[in-house]
Amino acid sequence: MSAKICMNSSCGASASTEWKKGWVLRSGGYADLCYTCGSAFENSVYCNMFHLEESGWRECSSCSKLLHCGCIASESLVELLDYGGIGCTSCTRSSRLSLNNGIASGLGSLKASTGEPTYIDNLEFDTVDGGKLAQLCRLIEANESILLSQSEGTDPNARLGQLRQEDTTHSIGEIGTSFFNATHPSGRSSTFSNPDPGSMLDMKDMCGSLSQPSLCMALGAPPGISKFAPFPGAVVEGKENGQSMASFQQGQRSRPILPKPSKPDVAAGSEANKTAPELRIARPPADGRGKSQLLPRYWPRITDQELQQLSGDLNSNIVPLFEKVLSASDAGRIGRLVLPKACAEAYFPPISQSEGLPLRIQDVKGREWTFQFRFWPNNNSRMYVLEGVTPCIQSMQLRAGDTITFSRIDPGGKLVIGYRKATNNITDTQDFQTSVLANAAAPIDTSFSADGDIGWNQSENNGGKINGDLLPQPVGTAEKKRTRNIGPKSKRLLMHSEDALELRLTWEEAQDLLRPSPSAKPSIVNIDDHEFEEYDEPPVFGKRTIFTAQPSGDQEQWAQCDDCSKWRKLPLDALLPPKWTCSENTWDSTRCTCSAPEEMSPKDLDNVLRVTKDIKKRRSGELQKQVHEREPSGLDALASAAVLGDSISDGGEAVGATTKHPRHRPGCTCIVCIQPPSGKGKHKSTCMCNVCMTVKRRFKTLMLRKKKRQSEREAEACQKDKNDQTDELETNGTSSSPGLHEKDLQYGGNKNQTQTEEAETSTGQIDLNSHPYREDMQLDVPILSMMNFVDTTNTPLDNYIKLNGLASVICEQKGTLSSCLLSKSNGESLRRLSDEALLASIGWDHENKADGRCTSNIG
DNA sequence: ATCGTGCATGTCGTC
DNA sequence: ACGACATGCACGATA
Repeated sequence: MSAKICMNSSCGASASTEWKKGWVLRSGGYADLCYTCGSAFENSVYCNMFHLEESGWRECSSCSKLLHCGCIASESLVELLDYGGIGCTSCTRSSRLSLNNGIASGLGSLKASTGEPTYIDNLEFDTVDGGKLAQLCRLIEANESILLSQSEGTDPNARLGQLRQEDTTHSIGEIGTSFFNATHPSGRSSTFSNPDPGSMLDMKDMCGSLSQPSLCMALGAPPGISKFAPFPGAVVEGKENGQSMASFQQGQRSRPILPKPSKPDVAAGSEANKTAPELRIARPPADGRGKSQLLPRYWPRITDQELQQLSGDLNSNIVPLFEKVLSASDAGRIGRLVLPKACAEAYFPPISQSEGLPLRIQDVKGREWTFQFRFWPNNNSRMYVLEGVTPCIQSMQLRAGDTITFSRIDPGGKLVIGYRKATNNITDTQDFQTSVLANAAAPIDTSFSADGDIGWNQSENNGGKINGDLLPQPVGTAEKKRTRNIGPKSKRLLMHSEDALELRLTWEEAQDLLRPSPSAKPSIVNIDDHEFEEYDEPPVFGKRTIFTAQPSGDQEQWAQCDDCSKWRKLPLDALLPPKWTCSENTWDSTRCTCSAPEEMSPKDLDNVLRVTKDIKKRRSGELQKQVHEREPSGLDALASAAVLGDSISDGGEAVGATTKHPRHRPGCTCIVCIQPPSGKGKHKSTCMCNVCMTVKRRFKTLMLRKKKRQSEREAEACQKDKNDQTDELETNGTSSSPGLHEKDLQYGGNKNQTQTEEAETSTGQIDLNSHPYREDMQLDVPILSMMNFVDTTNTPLDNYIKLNGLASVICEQKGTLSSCLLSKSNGESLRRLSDEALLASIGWDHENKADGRCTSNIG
């Protein structure tokens, strides 16, 4: 035996490795085509699943019938088996039925359904030991947990329901091996004739297929037989041998799809069964011939109500197949809708050529759209697309985030294409409209032409149209909020500003939940005599609580137990971990268990929650307002906002912020230039993140400190001035003499400072190149006074330096001196303090502030 | 220059 | 690690 290699040299796929994905049967008959590229294989020799006869016919390894794909009259129709093989429909069906019946009845009464011995019968009672069977049961239960719940009550032997679902995933390989070992000796079905070691995975798939028919029956059952139960299963099981089974004769795919329900889906389904029939639940899709499992995110989420309405009004059966949330690409101009691979292979006609098949759509208005269903080779796989969908999507006014749904009506195998507009609330009744997707003009394989699965008789009577009256009009819903129920892979979808705002609020709320990491020990940093806590480790999220105010004015804090959802009162200063339960309520021993009643009455609780919601709404409104206002961006905006706030608080005029930093040079490493903390753009002035809040807080503190110091010095200067005047009057009485008196210098410095800060406040200008601590140095070091003196007396500086032995001081302060001279010459303030640089140095360069260095522009 | 087509690639979810 | 898929991009066709 030799492996078949794809003749397409650029593909080179091996039949042996590609087999499990399923080869494509050429529509005309017999040849195997490369799954990846659709080219013919070079040799037709090797197959580990069945014999390929020289004539091109295949022989069922179970019953030895000659098989082909069913496109022409045949001895027996062929089915592509879900675990990667081929068999005639009769024997594969019987084996599937046996399995299915056994499973659906909890493996307790296997003979009842078929009336004849089955492999499962043998397997269960003769071959397989209890342990293996239990494992099999667990495995199957993963897909059948809900279905089986109904049989649990009536069948005391039903073991599946007693098994925990979390046990279902382990030992799959073992189960598969055991299962095949057990079944293969019987040699009675091609389904189990494969000793291929790779069948372990196949076994898992098979279990999915085993469970599927029950679902199909449920969906296809006539109205009134609980066909709308999310996971009906056993209730309609009895029909499998009758009419419904007949429906599988042609339409049934060998690889029905039933993915493992994701947790939310399962939960939703369970919940729907109990209390919320209108809940939008994910329905395991109808039968299909997928090569892999259909992910729950593609499960149709039509509500019972909608389905009932549709089916009831139309007196038809609708088989929801799958749905997809439109991506930006899907809804874009290109007009290509990327189809989930599994869905395309399960429910759309098989295509072997990349060109694919044309599909015609008829919408509710009677218009017909033509899609091209095709694929591209992609990473040794395929990527399925529907081309030419733009007109259809536009006519339905769909946008990224909306959901497009595919269903099928029977008989006739017509496809139904519908959509839902994305809305705010996932539980809202969403717009739902369905149009009929007529079968393709091109010949469709048995999955579509099948008359068997489920009937939708009235649709045929209606000529494939749906009565528009029963469906809400989607027009005008474009303005609705979107993206709330966007699927898990929606991160690239367009986001509207409202949604961004919502996220923003969420982010702000998240700030409230931030707590220091439990293991983190803060280091105390002293800035301007103020202590700040610095953490090396990032903060963690705590549990969200709400605060209420009593009429007496007392505040209370409430938190909800993660287990029982009851609200418990907490001390005001309590900080809870992200997960918190009643048992951790150390403050109230009477309510430290979930069984303890809630302290708040339901009415009060409702009021409190409503008020909380209102507050959030108001915050949302306010923020939205701010969003509409022109905002400076970046940390400069933040700093400007801080300055602005300062100015406002001083009664000064608000100064518009600049988004540029004209004083920055290329290569500047100041915080403004190098730091977008989020990595994605600069923070806005309204940003409430920890970083910005810290910066703002520190800035405010420093500004207050600065003002306080300033007023103190002014007062001191005034006092000294008075004293000087008094002294001078007492001595010579010549107060105007420009001598070298130190007090004069000091006075001059302070005066300059005052002018500087006035200018600062009035203009909002900030010198980003200034040393944040320069202010203090300028205030305290005589050099500034000296400069004032130099300016005042016109005495050569060098002379003065030599005279006073201040060379060393000059060296150290040379930069400042130059700056002073320059500023003086411009008639501007000497010491225009850079508020931003100040922020930067104190807020962002903690490691440097101790020694007074600044990463900004000093140096 | 624009558009359409086909493929490549990066991201992300799942196994 | 692998596969699915969203999207970017090159290239040819067409206006």
